[in-house]
Amino acid sequence: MKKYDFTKIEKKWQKAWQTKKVYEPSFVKTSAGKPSLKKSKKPFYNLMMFPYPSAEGLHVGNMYAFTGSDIYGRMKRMQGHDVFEPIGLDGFGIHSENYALKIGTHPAKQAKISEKRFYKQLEAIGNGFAWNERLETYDPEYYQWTQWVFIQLWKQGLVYRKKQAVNWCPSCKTVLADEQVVNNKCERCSSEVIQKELEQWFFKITEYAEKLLKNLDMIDWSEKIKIAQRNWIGKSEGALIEFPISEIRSLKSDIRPPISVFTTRPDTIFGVTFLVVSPEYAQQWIKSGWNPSDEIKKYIATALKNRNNHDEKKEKTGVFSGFSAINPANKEKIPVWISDYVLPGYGTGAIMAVPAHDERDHEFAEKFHLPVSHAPLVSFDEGVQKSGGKKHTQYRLRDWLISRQRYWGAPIPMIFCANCANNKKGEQKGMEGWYAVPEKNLPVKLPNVKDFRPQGKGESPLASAKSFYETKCPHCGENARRETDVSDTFLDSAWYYLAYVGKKNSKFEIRNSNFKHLAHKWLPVHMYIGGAEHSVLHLLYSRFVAMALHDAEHIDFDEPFTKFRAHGLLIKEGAKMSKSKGNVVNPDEYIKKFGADALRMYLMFLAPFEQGGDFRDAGILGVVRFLDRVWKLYTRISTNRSANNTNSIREISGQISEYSRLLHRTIKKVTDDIENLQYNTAISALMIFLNEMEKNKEQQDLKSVLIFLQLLAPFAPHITEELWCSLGKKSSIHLSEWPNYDENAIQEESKTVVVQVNGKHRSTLTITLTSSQKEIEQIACEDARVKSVLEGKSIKKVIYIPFKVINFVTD
RNA sequence: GCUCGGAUGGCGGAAUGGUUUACGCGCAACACUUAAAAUGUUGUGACCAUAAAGGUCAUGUGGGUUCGACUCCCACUCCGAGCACCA
Repeated sequence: MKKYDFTKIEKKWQKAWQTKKVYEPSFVKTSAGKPSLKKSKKPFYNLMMFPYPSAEGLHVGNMYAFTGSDIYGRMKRMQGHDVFEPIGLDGFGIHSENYALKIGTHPAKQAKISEKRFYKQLEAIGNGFAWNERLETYDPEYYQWTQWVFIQLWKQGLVYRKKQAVNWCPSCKTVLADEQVVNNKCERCSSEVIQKELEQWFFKITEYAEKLLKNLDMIDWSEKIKIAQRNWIGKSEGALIEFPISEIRSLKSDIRPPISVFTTRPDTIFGVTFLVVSPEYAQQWIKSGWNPSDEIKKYIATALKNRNNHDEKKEKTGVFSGFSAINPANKEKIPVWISDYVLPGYGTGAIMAVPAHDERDHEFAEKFHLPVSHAPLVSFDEGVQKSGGKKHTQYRLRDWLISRQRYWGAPIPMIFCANCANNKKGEQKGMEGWYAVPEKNLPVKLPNVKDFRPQGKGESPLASAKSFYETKCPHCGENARRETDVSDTFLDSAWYYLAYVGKKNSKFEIRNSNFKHLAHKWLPVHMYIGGAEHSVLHLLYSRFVAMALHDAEHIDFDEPFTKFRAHGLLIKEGAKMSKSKGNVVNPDEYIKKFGADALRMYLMFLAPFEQGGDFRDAGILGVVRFLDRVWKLYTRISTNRSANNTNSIREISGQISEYSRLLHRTIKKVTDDIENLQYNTAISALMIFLNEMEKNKEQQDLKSVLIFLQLLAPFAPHITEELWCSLGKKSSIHLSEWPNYDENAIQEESKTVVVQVNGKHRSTLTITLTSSQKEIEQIACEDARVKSVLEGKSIKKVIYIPFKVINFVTD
């Protein structure tokens, strides 16, 4: 008997699949011609979130996600779809750069090393990747399109520069988007984030807030991701109300506009007893000439400094501004306070305080002995009307801060011309002197600078590369300066699914008619699988960019991913995997020891895919044994193959054996479970069938073995291919037709009916489908156990659920 | 604090109104072996009991709906994830 040498078999098939282009989407349809996306008849874009090539190599968590996605794609392929399953590397960004810094290599050099390693590992897991279309975000061929996307947004007026307090990571020495700040810590390095006043590039994602929210109802996504996005967008319906300032005091008249507040409760307008402005708001007054007392100045300074100390629950602090405002609804004079419990950047940065109806206002009022008014509520509309306010919808979502003061990213393709700025010229209003790099001049290549370390002065290392930033103005031809910041790495990944479709001969094209034709055919993505950690990062940004490109008529859809499923988190022996704990599972090790098929199956068998799983070394033996038994199956079937060959399953004649019934049930179970990503129970069904095959050796025939192999193929692609081939099949099992089940063959001839007395299980009966309730009642009453329990009792009621349960209720 | 998950044998989990514990791990006994490993077979929720049966109790806790609840409803406890002074 041949030995199950998984290492040899897996390598052999991985190579053969590539040579024979088994996983190129149109392979099935075009017998002679070159595979191409164009020729496919039933496109199915099966996408998995591409990994960033970390230094540690492929994480088992990546493999978990990819295997789950691949299984789905493999079934779809066998069901006759042209499945496109591309892979690439999200290699730009702080993570890769920090690692290069740590080991003292240049990121570009390190990228090449990681790339090689990652592709080798990705090949070893046995996925049906379309290798020809792979991409790396740091490839200039790729990032010129990242820059192109930036320019398209710029052309639509969705890009602007603004000086404001932004999140700054002192360790990474760069700004961060709100979405990258977790518990006030840098998402990457966990350093405490501080606020810094800097001029930065922003994308107007807020302009799409309503659409981003509304479309969620139409897309088929994991509910928890939708909820996370809804919360992040944070829509509130309310009103803007203006409170005139009554006393002038030291506030100059030109900076004495009414204080505008946003409230969701205009119905409480008569209960307002004071106003509160944020320290940032008060700071603006000072900048415009207000000269308050030292106490106030001191409070503002401290509050701004401590803005991010979110430790423990803070007691409210604040200071009286010294002047008052008028409640427009009842003309009452109310004091204006300054407190950091009011946030800048949401609403107007000022609030009307209603201590009777708001806990936070109440706490503040109590602390500073301010009055609490129990004035009656009015209706929402009346409140708006009486206060002279206007209805307003407020979103929590803020614009996407896109610039980064780092080296390893796509340079922002913008040029600043001082001459044009002086002459008030430019491409966009309010952005005088700024020009997008002409599209024909893309890419703006990232120069190979020696010192790529972050500077920490709010500038990218590129600001020291004269040869990079010196350029001519595209408008007037004078000396001009390139933007030296690079874009957030989330821009690289916000459009990559387009790039796979637009790749041809190592170049990308997402603009011409050929691309449009392909995009129309292949997009939006049919199935997208990835981690829930990207709920409000990658997944929200990608949607925004798609909407913007759609509105610019570059693509004909505005939601990039029709269906999205978040997989669960893979943990190790009850704990999160982390480098510091030293419990990170290295897939290479397990593949070497048990084979990729075994590891794939084990990962999927752990628990429901969308729930996540707990990796325990001991458990893998179960699937290892299973695969060994599958291998032995072949030996058995091949030795008496000719004898068995004629003995096919009796599907047509009336008699259906239990064995064949189970086969059909297994086909149904596995098909349904894969469709619902319930891989653990699909595998269990396959195990049950194998157990049965071994018990019924005389019934086991070639046909049922082949069907079994087909059902197993998505999970264990190598061993099934090897056996399929050994059993005389010429073409790949992965291109074979997914088995169908016969609905009639699933029906049982007899059913098990549970007999209960007063809801307690007493006996079971095997009943033929022709039996009537009366007959069943009679048989049940004659059952010895039931009889003894019913002895001396009178039956009050009988509940019969056809072919499921019969329940006798007694007094 | 708010939102969303979750709690079932020694362990991962299965079952979504009708036989709780599928499948797998682990464990035990047996077979094979000089022996061990591997493999195979059988058993395996707890308690009581037995010659054989059998009985009672168990799905985080307490209550409810129902002939019948792991499943539906209410309250609570614990664990995990996300958001967090968003007016």
